[in-house]
Amino acid sequence: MSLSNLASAPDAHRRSKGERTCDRIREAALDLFARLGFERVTMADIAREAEVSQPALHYHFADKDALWRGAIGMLAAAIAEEERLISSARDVSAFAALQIAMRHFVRLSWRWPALGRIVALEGMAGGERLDWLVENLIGRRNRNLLTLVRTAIADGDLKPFPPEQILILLQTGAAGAVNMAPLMRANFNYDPDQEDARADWEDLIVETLTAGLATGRNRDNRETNP
Amino acid sequence: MSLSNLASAPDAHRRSKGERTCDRIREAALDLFARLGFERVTMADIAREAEVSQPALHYHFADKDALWRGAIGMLAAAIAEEERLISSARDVSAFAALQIAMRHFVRLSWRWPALGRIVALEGMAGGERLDWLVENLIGRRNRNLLTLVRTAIADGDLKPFPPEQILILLQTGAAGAVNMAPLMRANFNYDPDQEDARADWEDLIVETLTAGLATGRNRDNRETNP
DNA sequence: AGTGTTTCTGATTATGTAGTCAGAAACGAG
DNA sequence: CTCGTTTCTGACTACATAATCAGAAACACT
Repeated sequence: MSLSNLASAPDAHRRSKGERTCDRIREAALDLFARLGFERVTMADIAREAEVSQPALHYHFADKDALWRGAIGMLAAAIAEEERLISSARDVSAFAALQIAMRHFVRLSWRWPALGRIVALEGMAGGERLDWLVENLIGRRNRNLLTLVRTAIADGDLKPFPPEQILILLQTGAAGAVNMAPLMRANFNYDPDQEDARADWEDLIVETLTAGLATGRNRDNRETNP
Repeated sequence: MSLSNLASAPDAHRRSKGERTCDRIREAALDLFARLGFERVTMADIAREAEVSQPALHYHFADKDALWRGAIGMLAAAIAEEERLISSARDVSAFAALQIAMRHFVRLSWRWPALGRIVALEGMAGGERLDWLVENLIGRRNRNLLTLVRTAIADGDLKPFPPEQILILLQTGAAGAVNMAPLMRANFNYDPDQEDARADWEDLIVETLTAGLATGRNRDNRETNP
C-alpha cells in the first residue's frame, strides 16, 4: 500500500508474498470478469483460479466490487501507455495521429483482451461500474480521442459525421474480433486468436476504417506521414 | 401450445389470457436480459416488470433458462424477416446485396436493441447459451452472409480479407452505437437514440464500411445498383 | 348459476454465494 | 531459535434467489 521503502531498492523487485498473491488474484479476477461479466463470476471461482481460499480474497480486497476495481486497475498502465503514445504524436496531423492510435488500439486489444470486453459489458449495461470506468480508466482517453476526431474533421480530413459516433465505430470495430472470438469459433469454426489472423485483423481495421472515413482529399494515403 | 383450433379462426386474433401474460413476461424478460445479461436479472425483476408474481413465470416457463430462450424467441421473427429480405435480393451482385443487408441490419438493430446486445453478451462469454443462439437464431443467417461476403470477394468487389473478419466488423460496427448507448451517454453526454442521430449512424455505417471495404473497382458507387 | 379447466398467487423450501471471524501457518527481524 | 507481524485458512453466518406446491381466483362452456 505504501510507496515501499525506496532505501532497500536494490532488491525491491522481490515483492512481498502478499503482493504476489494479490497480483495472482487480480490476474485471475480480470480474466474471469472480462470473459463472463461481474455477476457470472463467483468469489469461489476467482479463489480457485488464483489457488487461494475465498477468505484470502477478502483479506486483500474489501468486497467483490473492490476486487473488480482492483482487477481493472491492471489495465490502467496499458491505458496510460496508450495515452502517452497518442499525445506524443503532436507534430503530425490529427488524421495521422488517429491512424496511429487506431493501429495501437488494435494491438492493445489483443494484448489486453479484458479491456474491450469489460468496456463492452459495462458500456451496454450502464450503472455504477460504468461510471467508475469512465471516471477512472477510459473517460479522459476517450475525450482526448474525441478532440482528435473533431480536429481531423475540421481539417477536412474526416467525413463530417458526429465525432462521438465515429469514435464508437472505431472502438467497437477494432475490438470486435477480440471480443467476439467465442462467437466466431462457435458460428464459423474460425479462431481469430492466431498470429496471422491477428495481423489480418489489424490491417482490416486500419485500412478499412481509414479508407472509409477519409475524405477524398487523403483517400489514397494508406498510412499518412506528415 | 397446440396450433390452436383453426376452425374458430374468425376471432382468433383474440389470444387467450394465458398467451397475453406470456407475451408480457417475454417482453419484460427480453428487455431486462438484453440490458443486463442473464445473471444480473432475477426472476423477481422480470415478474415485477411484467406485473405478475414470480410463480407465474414458472407456470409459463419451466425455469429461468427456458424463459431466456422464450424471450429470445421474440427476435426470431425479426431475423427471419431479415433473411427473407437478403435472399430476395438475388438478381443483384453480392456486393450490392451486402449493402442492402447492412442498411437493413442497422435498422434492425435500432428496432430490436436486444438482438445485438444479447449476441454481444453471449458472444463474448461463450457457453451453452451462445451455442443455442447459433443453433436457433443467428447461425444460418450468419453463414448465409458469409457466403455473400465470399462471393463479393470472388467477384473482386471486396478487399480480400478473411470473410469471417469482415462479417464480424460489419456486425459489431453496425450495432455499436445501439449497444454502447449507455457508454456514449456517460462518457460524451451524447444520446445516440434520437431520430437524427440514428439516421446519421445508418449513413456512417453504410457509407464508411462500403467505402472502406470496396476495391477500387466500385469505390465510387455510393449505393450500387445492378 | 354450475362445473371443470386454465391461470395465477402466497407461503415456503433449498441452494448458492458474499462476507465474517477466530485462529493457524508462513514470514521476517532480532 | 524467538517473538511479533503479515498472510492466509476452515468453519460459519446471513442473505438473495430459483424453484415448488397447495390452493385461490379467473375464465370458459353448458
